[in-house]
Amino acid sequence: MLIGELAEAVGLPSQTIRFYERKGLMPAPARGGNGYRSYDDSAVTCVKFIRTAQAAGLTLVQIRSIVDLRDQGARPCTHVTELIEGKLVEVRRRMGELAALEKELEQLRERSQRLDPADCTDTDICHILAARNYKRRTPTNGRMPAPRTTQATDKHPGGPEDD
Amino acid sequence: MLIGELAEAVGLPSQTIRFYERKGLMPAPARGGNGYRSYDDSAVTCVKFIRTAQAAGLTLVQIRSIVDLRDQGARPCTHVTELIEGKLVEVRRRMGELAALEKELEQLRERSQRLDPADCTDTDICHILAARNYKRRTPTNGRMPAPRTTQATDKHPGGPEDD
DNA sequence: CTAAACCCTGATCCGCGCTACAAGGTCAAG
DNA sequence: CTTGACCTTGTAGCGCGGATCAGGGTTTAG
Repeated sequence: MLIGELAEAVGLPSQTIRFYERKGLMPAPARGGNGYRSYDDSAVTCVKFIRTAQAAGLTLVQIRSIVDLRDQGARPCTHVTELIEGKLVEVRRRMGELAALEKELEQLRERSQRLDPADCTDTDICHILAARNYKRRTPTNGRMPAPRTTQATDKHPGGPEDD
Repeated sequence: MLIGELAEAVGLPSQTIRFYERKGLMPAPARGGNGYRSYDDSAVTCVKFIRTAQAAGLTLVQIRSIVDLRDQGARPCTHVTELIEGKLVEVRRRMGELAALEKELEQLRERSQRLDPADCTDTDICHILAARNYKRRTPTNGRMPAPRTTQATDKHPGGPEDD
């Protein structure tokens, strides 16, 4: 089976198969006399495994950790279960963040209906989003300001932020 | 007001201010005789606006579209409202995706409790994630893979490009 | 013989929002 | 004068999952 045939069998571009191979997600396949990759049926299973794991929200690095365990002869079940549970926690956290953002957007939408565009001054840029109650908060991105050697920034004017 | 003072006033690193300027989010400030940036109070408002808009989930490109309208002398209210409503739709869509992923993860977790690790064969990589009901679907990543219905060809016969 | 459709490797690019580094100029304190 | 904190510019890197290109080789059909 050539790479294009495998690609067609799983519905992905050939280059993605090569990409997975480079990333260590797929074993290096046999090669024909012309240097072409030659796959057997297990390659289809392998790609499908990768896509299923991706559909479960796992990153390629995490998926690689699974296949690496397999390659070492271990049964990755315990590790997979941990990954799944961790992902579940992550998904729920994100849903919470998005729910909060949804509320804020609903308030902004309501506010935009309440406010008169004629009152929107240049100094505000736009009064719908005007920063009257400015809170320094990450936009659902979960990003730390990072400990800097130069202190320059360690005063925040808003409230105390707790993530 | 020097850039470090502005940075401290809004609780961001100076570099971020310069970054916003490069991205066209902030107007180029006046310069002192030594070439130092010199800000007035409106710069504080401007940065706070940016952060508020970010907190509403807007991207920097979208925020720039707002300030560009302002620079052209227009009132961006209508555009802002559209952005907010679009973001609301997006957030809800993502929440739906995450809810579906949550269900799937719960099923996988349950399945992992049901299955005996001893049955996990090499051919499956791991039977918890074994791709029996393989569906080609984006891993709820919020990333649209571009409507490529072309299957698996390396070269694809140039489609219509926009942008 | 030529063109098209495959295949190969390696490198570079994308969006996102910064962050960090390099290599210098400026300014106030000691 | 020296030190150190500030300022300037430009450039490169991060993580993610590929996409795209450059520059070739191989195979098949006409």
